[in-house]
Amino acid sequence: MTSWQEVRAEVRRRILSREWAPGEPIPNEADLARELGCARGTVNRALRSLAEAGLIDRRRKAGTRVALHPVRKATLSIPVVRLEIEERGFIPGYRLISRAREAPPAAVRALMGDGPLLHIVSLHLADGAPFMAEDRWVDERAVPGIGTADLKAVSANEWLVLNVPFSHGEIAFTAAPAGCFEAQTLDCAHGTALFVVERTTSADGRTLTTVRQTFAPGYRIETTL
Amino acid sequence: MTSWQEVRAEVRRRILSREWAPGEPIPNEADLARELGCARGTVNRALRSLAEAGLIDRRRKAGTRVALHPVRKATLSIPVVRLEIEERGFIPGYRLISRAREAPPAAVRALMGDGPLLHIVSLHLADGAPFMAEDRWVDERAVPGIGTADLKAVSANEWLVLNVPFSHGEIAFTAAPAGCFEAQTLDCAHGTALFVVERTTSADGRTLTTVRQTFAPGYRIETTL
DNA sequence: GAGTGGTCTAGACCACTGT
DNA sequence: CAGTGGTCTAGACCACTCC
Repeated sequence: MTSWQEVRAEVRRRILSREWAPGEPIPNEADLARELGCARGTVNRALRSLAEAGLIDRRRKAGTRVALHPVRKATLSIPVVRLEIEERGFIPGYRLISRAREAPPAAVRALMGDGPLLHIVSLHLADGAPFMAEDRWVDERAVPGIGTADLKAVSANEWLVLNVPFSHGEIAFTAAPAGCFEAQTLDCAHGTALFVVERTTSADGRTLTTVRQTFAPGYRIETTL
Repeated sequence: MTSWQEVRAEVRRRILSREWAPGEPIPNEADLARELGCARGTVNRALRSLAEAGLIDRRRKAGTRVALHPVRKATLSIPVVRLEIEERGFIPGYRLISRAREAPPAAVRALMGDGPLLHIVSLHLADGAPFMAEDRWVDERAVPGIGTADLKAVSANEWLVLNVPFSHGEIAFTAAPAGCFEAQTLDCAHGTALFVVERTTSADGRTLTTVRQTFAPGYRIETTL
C-alpha cells in the first residue's frame, strides 16, 4: 500500500462498501498514512483525487467526510470541429456562407457592446453531408487579424483557436427547433429538433467572440462518468 | 514565485503570449524549478494542472510541449435532479407515473440482458411545472432492494444514488422531438425540440440501470471552460 | 542507454475555520 | 486557540520511451 492510486482505491472501497457511510467523517490524513503505511503526502494526493471526483468533501479543521450526494462529473472535451469530425470517422469539409460587418442583434449587443462586429456564417461537413451550422460574431477590435484572415480556407473556428488565446469561456447546451436557415443549410425539415451549443469566449475582461453552433439531426455528445 | 499556482500562471502567460509557441517544447521540470526558484515538486504540480486542462502535452523522455490544439474541457456536474431543481431556485416536486416488471424493448435488452427488468416512469417538477420526464429500466437482480423501495416518496433517481454505489457510467446528450408521452407529461406540443440525457451506470461489469431523461422546453446546461 | 516526467518520503510551516 | 487540510522542500528512485 504505497502508491496514491492504491490508497485511493482502498478509500473508495471503504466508501462504496458503506464501511464509511455518507455524511460520516473519515480519519485524518496523518492517521490514514500511519494505518496504510505511507507518507501523508501520498494520502493527500489520493484524497484530493477523490474530492475532485466528488466522492468526499474536505474542509480544513472540519476534516474529511463522505459526500452526502456523490456528484457525478462528466468531462467533455471540446476540440476544433474539424478534429471532432475526423474522430467520428468522417472526412471533414467546410464552406463559408457569409461574412459581413454588421450591426448585431440586441442579444449579441448585450454581450459584446455596440461596436461594429464581424458576422461569420459557415457550414461544416462530414463526408460531404451537413454536420454543423455556425453563426458567429467577432469583435474586430479585440481580435486583430480576423479582418484579413482567409476564412474560405480555414474555418473561423480553427483560425480563432490557433490565433487567439483566450482566458475564459462559457458554454451552454440546449435543444432548439430548426428555423428557416437551419432547415436549409442542414437539409432538414423546418422545426426538426436540433442540438445547439452556444459559446462565448473572452480575454482580459473583453468578449472576443460568441457563437451558436447548430448540429445536424442525430448528433449526440457522449462521455463517461 | 513559490506557489504552484504562481508557477502555473507564469507558464500559462508564456504560452498565451506565444513566448512558447504551440508545438514547441518547454524547459524540463528541473530547469524550470531552478529558473523560477522553487522545488521541482512545485513545478510538477503546476504543469500537471496545465496538462489536465489540455494546454500542454507531457510525455516521459519526450518532455513537455505546448499543445497544438488546446482542447477545451468542460466539466459538467450531474447532481441528483432534486438538487438541480433547487439550485435553479425552484421548489422541487416529484410524481411516480408507473412502475412495472416488464419485458424491455430491444434497445434496452441489448444493454441489460434478457432478464425481467423493472420499468419506472416518473416526472420531476419545478415550482409545480413539469421539469423532466424520466424513463428508467433497472436490473432487479443487480440492484437488490429496488423491488421494495417506496418510489412514491423518493424518486428512483435519488434512491439509486443513495443506495447503489456504481463504478462506471456513460452519459450522452442529444436533442429529440417530443413524442406523445413527452408532449403529454411535459405539457408541450408534439414535436417540440427537447433536450435529452441518456445515462447508463454499471458496477462489476453488470449494467445496473439505464435511463432516458427528457427535459421541458427551454432547458439548458451551462458551464465554464 | 539516458533523459524526462511520475511518484514517494520525511519534515516543516502555513491558512483556514470550528469550537 | 487548536486541529486539519494545503502546500513547499530536498532528495531519491523508478518507469517509460525516444534515440
